[in-house]
Amino acid sequence: MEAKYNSKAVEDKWYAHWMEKNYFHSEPDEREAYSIVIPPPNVTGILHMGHMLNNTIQDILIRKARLEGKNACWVPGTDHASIATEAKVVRMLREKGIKKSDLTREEFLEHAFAWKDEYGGKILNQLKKLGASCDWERTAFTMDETRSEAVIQAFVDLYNKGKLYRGLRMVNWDPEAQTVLSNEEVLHKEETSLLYHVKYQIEGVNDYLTIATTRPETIMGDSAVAVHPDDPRYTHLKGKNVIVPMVDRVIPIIFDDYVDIEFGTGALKITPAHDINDYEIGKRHKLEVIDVINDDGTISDAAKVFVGKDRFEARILVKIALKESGNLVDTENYTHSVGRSERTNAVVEPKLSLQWYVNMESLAKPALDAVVSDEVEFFPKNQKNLYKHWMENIRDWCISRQLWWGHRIPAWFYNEEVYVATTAEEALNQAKAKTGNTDLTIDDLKQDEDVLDTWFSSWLWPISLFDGFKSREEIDYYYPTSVLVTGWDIIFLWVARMVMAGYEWENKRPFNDVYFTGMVRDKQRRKMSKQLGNSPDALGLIDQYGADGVRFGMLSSSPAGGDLLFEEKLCEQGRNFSNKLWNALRLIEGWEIDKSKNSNQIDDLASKWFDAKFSTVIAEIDKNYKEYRLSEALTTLYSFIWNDYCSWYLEMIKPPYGEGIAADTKTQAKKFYEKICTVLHPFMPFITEEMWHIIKERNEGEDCIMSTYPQAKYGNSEILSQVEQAKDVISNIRDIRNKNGLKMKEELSLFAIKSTEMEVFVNAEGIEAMIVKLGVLKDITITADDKINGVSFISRTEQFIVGIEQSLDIGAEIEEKEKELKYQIGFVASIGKKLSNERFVNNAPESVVESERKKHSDGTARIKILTEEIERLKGM
RNA sequence: GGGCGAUUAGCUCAGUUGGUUCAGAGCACCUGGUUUACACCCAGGGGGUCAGGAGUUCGAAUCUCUUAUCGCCCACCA
Repeated sequence: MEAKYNSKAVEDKWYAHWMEKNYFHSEPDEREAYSIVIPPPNVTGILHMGHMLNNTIQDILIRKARLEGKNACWVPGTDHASIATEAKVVRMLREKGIKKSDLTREEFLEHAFAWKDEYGGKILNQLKKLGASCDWERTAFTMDETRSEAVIQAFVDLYNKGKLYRGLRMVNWDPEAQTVLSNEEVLHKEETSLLYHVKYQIEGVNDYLTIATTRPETIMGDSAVAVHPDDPRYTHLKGKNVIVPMVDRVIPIIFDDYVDIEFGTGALKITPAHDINDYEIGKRHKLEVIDVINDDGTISDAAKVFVGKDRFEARILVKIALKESGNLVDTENYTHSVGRSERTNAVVEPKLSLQWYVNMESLAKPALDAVVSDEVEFFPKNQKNLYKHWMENIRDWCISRQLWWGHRIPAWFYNEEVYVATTAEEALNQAKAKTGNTDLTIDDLKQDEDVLDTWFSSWLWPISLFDGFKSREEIDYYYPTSVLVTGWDIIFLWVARMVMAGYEWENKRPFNDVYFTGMVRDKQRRKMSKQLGNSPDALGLIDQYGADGVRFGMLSSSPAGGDLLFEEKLCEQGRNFSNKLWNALRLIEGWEIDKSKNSNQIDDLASKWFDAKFSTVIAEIDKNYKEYRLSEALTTLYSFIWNDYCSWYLEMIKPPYGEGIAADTKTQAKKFYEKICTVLHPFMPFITEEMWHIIKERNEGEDCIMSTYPQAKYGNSEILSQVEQAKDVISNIRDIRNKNGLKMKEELSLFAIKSTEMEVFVNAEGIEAMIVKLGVLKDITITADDKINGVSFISRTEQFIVGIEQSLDIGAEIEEKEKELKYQIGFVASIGKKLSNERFVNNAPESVVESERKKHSDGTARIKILTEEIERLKGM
């Protein structure tokens, strides 16, 4: 075996082996199902740290379930990511000199599919490097046939139930992608821009009314100027008009209590086409809607001036024009919230538009109840509030998008009538029935040009992956899925909607639990991004530290819901751990068996102790799993393996230099290690598989990935307690050596001060030998003689003295013991006070009182020992 | 503007229904150690008025109130 573990040499080998054995594939059977659906990454995406974290967690859970003998099924797939992918394709085409507007829908889609075929799904292959044990035979795509059918079915079903409608409303328009966006796709951020004070001449009077606006380029679309009805400054303007600068249009002054008297001059320009509030006011006052901005963000013909200029260029041009005409009073810096498109970062334009909406209110009710009652349980819990708040204030979901890459809306128009159906033929039949015209052909119908919001396919994911709209077999077995692992940032976009879809179509929750991961950030808490260059190359990390090392790094510091501040150092720790594991294996494997030997007292004691300890650790890890405290489970395991197994157990049973080991002892050590491999496997699948194969005396065809996860059982608490004290004694001896500059190899004598407890402890099977071995002692003498030249220490309530040759610094020793004594006296006094307090004794649980009594008597015993020890030292 | 959450060692975080006069890890730091698995290591060590204040309680990092700082979400203020 190599001295250093080489991850590169083994990882690909085992992944291929698992694939070959088809371990990841699952079909319904009589076992309990454990299913997870992957949050589908963008089809053109590449693996980044967020994916690594998220998918490592899913893999851990699925592997654990598999080891427990469940039917584990993790379904992978990708999302067509309508707007994001279309934007990428458009950019790619532009670089080739092709404009989207020059292409037909069919031509564009051809390009898009070609792009998808070339770049799509790369990310899934990258997940394999990470060790993801997905059922690749089930790999799905949100636009594949089954998923597309589900989308159409869902749309038609909602329409037939009256939960879907077309409406003319103010929407969020992305002028760059030239599509409408849902509220959830608009990100609001504080930005500083200018607030322009512009004066409008009052018609027929040589006087002006000054308004404040952040959007002077919409002045051409003004339909009125509004003031508050109770504003004394403007009561005289009732019935008057003002003249819009630049275009000289006459518009009324209206009175509406929406206006805030305090703000600016108390006068507000009303542009119903470009502001949601202005639109509402416009409706109340029956104002004209003048749309001065085109879909691409340029100024429209209706504006009459600056036609064709981009809206931001126009803003500057308007400013200049207003300045020249003397209408610009002044400008000031102004910080306000600006909405930008999540995907293109373009400033969103409010726009009046006819779109398809899902009526959410009826869908929200069961979905809200499910989470409030923990039928769908959130980890961590605090995300419930966020969810609840959103659900209680839910608004209708705009689902149509003016894009080509996506599911085309199954709605056909004929004579102003809309026919919603799963196929054009059905729509035609509907149209024939409705109009009575049996001569209609498909060509007479015109299908809606728009596609559906990406999330309209995503919200069906847990259902559509198991073909819930067509076949019952799989969905009845795998649904509800066991857990969803995703980031909290898409709780509304995705999680909430999946819950709604689950109840709408399956009448059941889509998943039992939701584990929200945090965001992966860098050490300065910045989001990982390409621009900042702070996003490590995921595959490079795997190459450098091994997939196991990286998985360790991702997990060792990522509590559910909390952000993960990623540093490479974490992966380094993972790699070091791999190395530690590897070397422990080398040690065991390297032991020569000495046939003349049987396991000795220490070996037997060590085995019993370690077995007991293992049980408590498994129980603890199980508990951590149940609460999705994976990071803690891993930390527990790490420290158990490193400290208890390597530093203590192996040292206990290690044969003296040059000697062989008893066959039983070696076998036992290997059995423990084999079990460790299984328990650690979900976290570090590759190295555990490799080591398991080296150490396990196995039947042909067995693998760690399919081994049996151990059950927690009760450990022998007496042995546990004895060995823990022995460890304490050994640590004390080492400490004294260290402080007194004694060599580690030098054998010392240990004196144990005679008492009944001491005799029981030291004479317990194997204890003395163990202390002698690990403490590197000549011997242990139980004695009543207290005139020994040495340094004393107390373990629990027993006193020991480490005999040393050189003379002691008695003054320093006394000082230390006195300090310790003072502390113990205070300690005992404080507990004594507590115990003499009736309210404590009466109110505190019996177990607490009992443990306080024990502490009190132990403390008293230590005081006695210390007092005598100080006397003894003084007498030396 | 409304809501939620955080504040514990130099750094990142645990601390699970309130129960020690040792508040735990990892990293970092300090001391000593290497022919006998591992320097990607071993044996030890220092370091914290649990953000400040007040309260409830026999007992508070943990519960309540308050102040401060930070973070996040939601919302149509020009």
